[in-house]
Amino acid sequence: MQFDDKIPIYFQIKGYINREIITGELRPGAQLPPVRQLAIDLTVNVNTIQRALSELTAEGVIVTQRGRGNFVTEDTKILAELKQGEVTAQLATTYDSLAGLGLTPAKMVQDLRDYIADRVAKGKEDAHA
Amino acid sequence: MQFDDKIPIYFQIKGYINREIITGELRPGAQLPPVRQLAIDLTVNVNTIQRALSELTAEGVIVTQRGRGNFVTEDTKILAELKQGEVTAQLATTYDSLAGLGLTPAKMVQDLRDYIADRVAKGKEDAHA
Amino acid sequence: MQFDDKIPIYFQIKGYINREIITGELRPGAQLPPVRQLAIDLTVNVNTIQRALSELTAEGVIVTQRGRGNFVTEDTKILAELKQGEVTAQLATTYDSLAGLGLTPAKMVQDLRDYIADRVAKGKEDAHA
Amino acid sequence: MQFDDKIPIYFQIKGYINREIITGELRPGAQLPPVRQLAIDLTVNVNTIQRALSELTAEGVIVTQRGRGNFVTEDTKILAELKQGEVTAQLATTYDSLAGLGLTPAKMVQDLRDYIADRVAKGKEDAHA
DNA sequence: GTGGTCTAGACCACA
DNA sequence: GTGGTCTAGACCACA
Repeated sequence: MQFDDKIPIYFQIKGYINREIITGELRPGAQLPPVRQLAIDLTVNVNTIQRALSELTAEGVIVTQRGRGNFVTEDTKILAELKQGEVTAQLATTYDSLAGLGLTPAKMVQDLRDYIADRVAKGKEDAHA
Repeated sequence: MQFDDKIPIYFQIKGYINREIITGELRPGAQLPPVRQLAIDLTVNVNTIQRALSELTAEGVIVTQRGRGNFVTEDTKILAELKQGEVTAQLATTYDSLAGLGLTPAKMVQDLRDYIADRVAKGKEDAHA
Repeated sequence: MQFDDKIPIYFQIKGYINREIITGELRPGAQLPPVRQLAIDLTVNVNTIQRALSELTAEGVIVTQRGRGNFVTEDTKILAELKQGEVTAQLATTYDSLAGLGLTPAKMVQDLRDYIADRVAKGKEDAHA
Repeated sequence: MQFDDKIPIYFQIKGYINREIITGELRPGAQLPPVRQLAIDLTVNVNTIQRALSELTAEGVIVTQRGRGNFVTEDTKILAELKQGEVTAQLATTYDSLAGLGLTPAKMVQDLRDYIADRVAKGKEDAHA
């Protein structure tokens, strides 16, 4: 994994694990690799992994069973909030960017619709090809 | 200006000038600063500025009048395409990101509407405060 | 400061700072000693102080101004909750203990009243002496 | 049994036996296990058991019948005082703690009432679940 | 085996 | 100056 050296590594690891969970690669209740294994895989120190996991535990996203390992929570409410949080963060970036280009909110929605229509049309062409 | 060292500097300068034009800080027909001045302001080599400008000229975004300087085009069609290109690039990023989170196109539009509604509501509160 | 080696030191430090705040020795907005000074005063490692402070920051009890120091929050709601949390924790211990001795809830309240009456009476005697 | 090494073991054994009596696990008139058995069960020296029992005998809580063994007293007054002593000790701790948090006596009683109300409400929910 | 805590010390970012 | 992050490594607790 590549780390952006302007953002704390533990923070990027949190995001990485969150994405794994949201995209379903780590399913609810699934066991995470041992911290020492994650440290090797991501080539960071065990303490850095621990920091990421301890914050995720505090947020309720993962649950630790001492002596057994770390597991993705099965609390659907937390998992739904996790996903919605990522969606909202992306939309905030989009909104700021488009507002910076001078678009009104109504225009943003319209342009997104148009973009999707184009892309879907193109996707179907590709599929037919 | 800060440059991201993973992307060619001339390319970033193109983006910078494009944004100045799209946001209206450089209006149609406006004269750009002399290349030597731009080089000093952005702390890059004159050749790097020249490369950015030559591509923008090739795209019709700026027009060079030999001996007089560089000017933003007054061709509204080109300017409109320039802006739409930036918008589309942003929407592509947004779409990929949200699709990666498992959202359907319809959900993307709905969530964007909701996000805007929330944000506008919040903005009004702030304005009243 | 004496630490109970059955409870994480960083956790005990959190409690210590919380008590300083609740009892008013650290007032809202007050600056905490630098982390390195706290580490010396409490004879623990700087990282251990950092862990306590980072959790307190996450809880909103203290606010960090990067490069300037750590300060007690001025958010009265958080401070009120902090105090109520300590009170509730003490009452939970009391309840469990008295319930274990076979007291009914009504009896607990009555005995507390009686105890306070006795103690206040005694305090007044002491004051008169 | 776990012993706190900051408090004399015989003293902790006294407390242990007192609690057994107060909670009714050792009823009035009941025979205690032989001292040698207690020594084995608690993994302490027989002399330590003897010291605890001799103090309890001096306090009238247990009665020794030479050649037959040790028995919990049937004197209800002593047993009532024993229990009340434990209750008072707990209330003293509670009072000191809450007074240290700045609560007035009236507030202590009110908060205890509130805490009990909450806890009873929660307990009923749990029972229904 | 698993995770949790702590230390010592380096180096960075902000003011 | 101030706090923040990370590493290397020791040692503990739980199962």
